[in-house]
Parts: sequence; structure tokens; C-alpha cells
Amino acid sequence: MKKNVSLKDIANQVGVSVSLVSYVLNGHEKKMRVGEEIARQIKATAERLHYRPNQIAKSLKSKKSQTIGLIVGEIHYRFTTGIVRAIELEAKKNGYTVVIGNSHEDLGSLHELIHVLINRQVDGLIIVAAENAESEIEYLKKKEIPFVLIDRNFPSVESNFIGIDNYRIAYRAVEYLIRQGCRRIAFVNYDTTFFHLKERSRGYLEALKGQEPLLREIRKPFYEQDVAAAVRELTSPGVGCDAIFFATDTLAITGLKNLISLRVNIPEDVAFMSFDEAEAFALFQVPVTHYRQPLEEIGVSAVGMLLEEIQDGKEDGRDVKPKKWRQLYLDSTLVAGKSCRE
Amino acid sequence: MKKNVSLKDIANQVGVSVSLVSYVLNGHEKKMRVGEEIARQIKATAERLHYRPNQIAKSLKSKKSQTIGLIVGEIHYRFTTGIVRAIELEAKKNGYTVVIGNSHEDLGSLHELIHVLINRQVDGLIIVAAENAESEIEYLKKKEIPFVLIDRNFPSVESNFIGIDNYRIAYRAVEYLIRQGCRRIAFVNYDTTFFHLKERSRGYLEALKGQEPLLREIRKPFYEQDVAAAVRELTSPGVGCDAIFFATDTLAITGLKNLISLRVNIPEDVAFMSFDEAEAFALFQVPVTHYRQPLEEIGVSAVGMLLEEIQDGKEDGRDVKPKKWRQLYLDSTLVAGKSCRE
DNA sequence: TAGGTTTGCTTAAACGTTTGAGTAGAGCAC
DNA sequence: GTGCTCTACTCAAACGTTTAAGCAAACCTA
Repeated sequence: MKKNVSLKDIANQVGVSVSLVSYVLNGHEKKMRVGEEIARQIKATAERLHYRPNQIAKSLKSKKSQTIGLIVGEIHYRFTTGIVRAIELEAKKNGYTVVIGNSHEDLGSLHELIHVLINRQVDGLIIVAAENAESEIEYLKKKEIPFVLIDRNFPSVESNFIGIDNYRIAYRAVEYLIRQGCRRIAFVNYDTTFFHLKERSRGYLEALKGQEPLLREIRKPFYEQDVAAAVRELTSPGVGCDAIFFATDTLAITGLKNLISLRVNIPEDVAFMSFDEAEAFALFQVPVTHYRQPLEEIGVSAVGMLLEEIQDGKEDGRDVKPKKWRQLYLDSTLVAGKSCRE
Repeated sequence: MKKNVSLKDIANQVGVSVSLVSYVLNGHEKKMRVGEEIARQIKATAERLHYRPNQIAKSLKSKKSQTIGLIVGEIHYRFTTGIVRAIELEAKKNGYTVVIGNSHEDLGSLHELIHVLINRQVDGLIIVAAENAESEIEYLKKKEIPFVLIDRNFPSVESNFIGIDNYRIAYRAVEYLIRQGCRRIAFVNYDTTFFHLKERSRGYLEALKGQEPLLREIRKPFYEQDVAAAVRELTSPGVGCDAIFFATDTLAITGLKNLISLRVNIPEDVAFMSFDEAEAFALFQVPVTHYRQPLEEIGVSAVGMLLEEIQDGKEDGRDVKPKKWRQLYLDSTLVAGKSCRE
């Protein structure tokens, strides 16, 4: 790799000190009363040698890397791909680069990623937390590292958070199914400690208003077989289930595959509803009714909130003003298809 | 953000010089004959203060960031999501972090990303190039920056490359369709200057062995309307087309949506084949026949080749040995479904 | 012409780390 | 007691940048 051009190289060529070059190239020539001719020469030489400042050296000096870390649960989730672009764009607008880390939903990986990113001096973190990540969040708070959680939060740990109101959306979804004439509505969710998923179950249960629930909980590591079993059971005669509501896109797709192979007619035999959107829905013969998260908005707001957080940290005059944590709950919109007998 | 613990902090606590702490924590205590008791104290203090080396400072000194840049065409492509995980894992195994950049298939963005990443001192780049990126590649070569292209290469620019043999796979796909009894096979590809896509058309045309081709070229910015038109035309009576082969996953999905809404029976009326895999195929009533790229292998090999490249650059004793560029062509495997009357 | 101000630059320290060179003191040979 | 070799450290420079402080020369004032 060829040596990069440094301020020193320019300084030598022009015959001035490194500092002067730095002043000029940072636009401080007025303030520093640099001679016009010299300034011109410095700029021309920088141009000619294709000078690009070394960000590493800059960061070392400024203690700011102009980088934000984004830790996602899994890179191929629709939530992830939808949000990454918004975050990158918004970050770039503000002069920041995004480093993406993938936790694969694993707490250990999350722990390691947080440290790797901190050691690389990211200025802040946007995190889609893994299950049981409370202590990691506490750590960030203790170290006063700017961060924003998205999608998933923890009721026992106050923090910045942007996501949707899972309870309300699940509640409204069930109301919608009832309005469509469904009488025996099942809900397929993971067996999980994730608060955001439990909120979805809570919304479902409350909206049933005393009806006997049909809640099926799927073990994540065995979700394919568990979903298959749940769908088979729910659609078997005698159960009387006339609608299945899936708590995530992965569950919905797996459920739909099983419904297809069981030759269940949607929506005639059973109505189908998904909490999340999925690309794959496009190829199903019936437009699938689902909710759509405002991914773009979540991403943009997360960057905004994080940058404010970073700003706050800087002007921190060691006055111990009590920390204000902010939560932003956005709304999902219903995309009404034809899978719930509309 | 709380100040991080530095070597100096440890040195002060223990009452030794910064150098000694550095030696000990880097495992050079034997070579440097550090006293046992002191070494123990240094390690204990580092542990107690939760010392984490500042990677930025390390990088500045070593000129190595232990980071590789990955530039992808679009984050939500299946190719991308499939490859990212393999690359991240393999990189981590070797002590490297991956920074992902998204060019959105735009040459300008690619140009900027390359520079941003170089300024952040990535040790090398893995690139899914945008269209007409020849000059960017030449630039990397001139600057002697280690890089590996994946998925897409340029016949006019020699470089390291890992991908599949697009010509051969397209050729074999058409042979397969012929073996399935298809007589009038259409190929839907982008209207593009991309070599890898043109190779697919070439494979298709050659395999027809003189039959009159039914090649339809889609304008990328208008692909939805163009695919709709092409599918409508190809399935209209009189054309006699009995198989449509789509050159990419996006084209295939869009094509399939249109075939569905035109109520074309697959494979009875028309056989359907896709060059690439897509998640969405799972929800189509007929298992879709397609080829599957060895994404994992491409990712792993790309990291391997890049690290060798980085290694070479280091021991570069300024002996001008001629650069050897390497190309690795892997095979796609046929995933035979039922969409081609098997 | 002495004193002060302005102009236009340079010096030096700092960020946190690495690493070759330097050195004080102990031990030993002769 | 002189010279040598170990041992166990410290010093200092360097990576590329920023920025406060310093300073010589020119210019101005009275």
C-alpha cells in the first residue's frame, strides 16, 4: 500500500510548517491571518498531491471518531435491511459513518461487539438488543456512552428507546379481525423473555375481552417444527379456530408455508394476519394483511436522538444534571390485504 | 462519556513507565525480562481498571486498522445478506472487523465510499462493484490498496475476483430447460453494461444453438413496468414461448408476480426458472427451480484472498515483483423444483 | 527613535500506543 | 578496582493531526 500524503508532505513541498498547512486546510486562514499567496500554494499542493486527512490521527486527537456503531439482531431480517439504509443515509448527512455489527441474537456476541466498537472509539451506539441484555445496557449507562435502543427495550432498565407500541398494535389487530367476523382467533408467538414480544401477546389477550385465548408459544430454536405442529393443531377439526395471527414475519412465513402445504384456504377456512411485513408475501396468491412498521422513521429518529445524546455528552461541564431518558413510540400502519376476508 | 483507562493510568498506579506496561500487556515480558512481581502488578491493575487498548492509537502507530471494508451493491439483496455473515465470521476469526458500506448501485457513492474507507485506514476492501466502476478499480491498483472484487468483474481490468461462471451456469440452465422439453425459451435480463449479466445472456444465446432467441432486456430504473410488459408479451398467444428464464432474483420475483396476476399456470403453460435464489419463492405454490450461488464460500474465500493480499503488501520489500491477480470461479448448484415440469 | 501593535509564520505539546536505544545497578572475572 | 555482562527498567521518538503559545520582522504612533 503506497504511503498516503500527509500534512508534512505538503509542508515540505511548500516550505512551511505543518501547523500552517493544517490551519489553511481547515479553513482557519482568516483567523490565523495566513498570507494569501502561501495559502493558495498550500491548497494547490494539497490538491495536486490528492491529500486526504488521516481520520485515525484526527480521531486520536479529537477523541471523536465521527462513527456510530449499529448492532443488529440479524442482518437478514427485514427490520434490519429496512432500517440500515435510513440510518446510513441520515448518519452520512451529519458527517458520520456507520459500522454495523451482527449479534446473531446472541448475548455473548452482543457483549463482545459492544466492546469492539467502543475500543474503536465509536461516538455512540444504536442497538437492537438481544434477549436478557439488561446488564449490557447498564454497563453503557455506567460508562456514559451515548446509545439508543431500537425495536426492543427492557421495562426494568430505563434508557433511550425508539420503537412501536407493540401492545396497542396487537390489540388493534385483534379488534380488526373481530370486525372481519373472526370468532376464534389464535396468536402464534415465540416463547420468549423479550418484552416487546410479550407486549404483543398481552395486546392479543386483552383484546379478546374474556374470550378463551388460543395462544401458541414457539420455541425459537425449534421454530420450524413447532410452528408446523401449532398450525396443524389449530387447523384441525374441533378446534374451531377461524383466524391465526402471527407475531413476527418469520413466524408468519413459516406458518404460511405450512398452511399452504395443508391446503388450508385463506381466508375462507382461516384468516391470516401478520404483525410484520415480509418480502415473501408478494408471491402468495392472496394479498396478505399485515402491519407495517415505520422503519425509515425509526432509523432517522434513532440517529437524531443519538446525535443529540452525543452532543449532550460533549458539553458536559461536569455538572451532574440528572439524566433524562427518552422513549419514542411510533405507530405501525395496517396494510389490508385479502387474507382476512375483507 | 467517561474517560477511558490508558496505559498511562496503569503506569501511574503501579509506579512504572508507560513502556513497561505496554511490554507486559502485549506479552513481551519474557523478551524484555520484566520482573515477575511487577508484571503481576501491572496485569492485576489493568484488570482492575478494566483496561481496553485504544484501537485508534494502535492503528495510528501500526498503520494497520485490523478492519476490512465491504462495499455492497444494496444491503437488502439476498446476495448481500447471504454473504455478509460469512465475511464477518471469517474476518472475526482472523482478528478483523468489517465495516459495511452501501453503494446503492451508484458509481458516485462507490467512489465516495472507497475514499471514506481508505481515510479510515481499512487494511483492505471487498467490493461488489457498481456499473462502469473500471476507473475506481484502476485507482485501487495504482494506490496498491489490497482489494478483492466479488460477484462482478470487468474484462478490461485485471484484478482479484471471486464469483461464479455466469456463462456456464446460464448455458447449463438452458440445457436443463431443453431436457425438460421446453422448445421456445425466453430470457429476461437487464439492459446493462455489467459483464456478469452479459455473460448470462451469452450463455443463454449459445445454449440455444441457433434457435431464434427470445431475449428481453429490462431497463433497470423502470424494471417493474418493463418486466410486466415483457411477461405479458411473452405469454400472449402466437409467441409460443413455453419457458421464461430470469437473470436475477429481482427480475424473477417481479416476473412471477406478473405471471400470477395473469393467471398463467406454472409449469403447465410456461416453465419458470431463476438464475438466483430468493426467499420469496418459499410462498409460491410450486417449488421454484433456480440456481443457488455458494454465498458462504464466496464470502470465506474473499476474506482469505484479501488477507493474503494484505500480507503480501506488508512484506513488500520494495522488490518490484510483478503483481499476480487471481480469479476464482465457483459453481452454482441447481435447486430443482417443480416450476419446469420436472 | 523608543515603544507598541500587527502580520505571518514557527514551535511544541498533546492524543495513546509501540519500540529501539539508553542506563543504573548488581554480579562476576581477573 | 577496572572492565565486562546481565538484569530490569526508563527515555524518547514516532504515527498524523490540532491548537495554544511564542516570536521575528514590519509597520505605526508620537
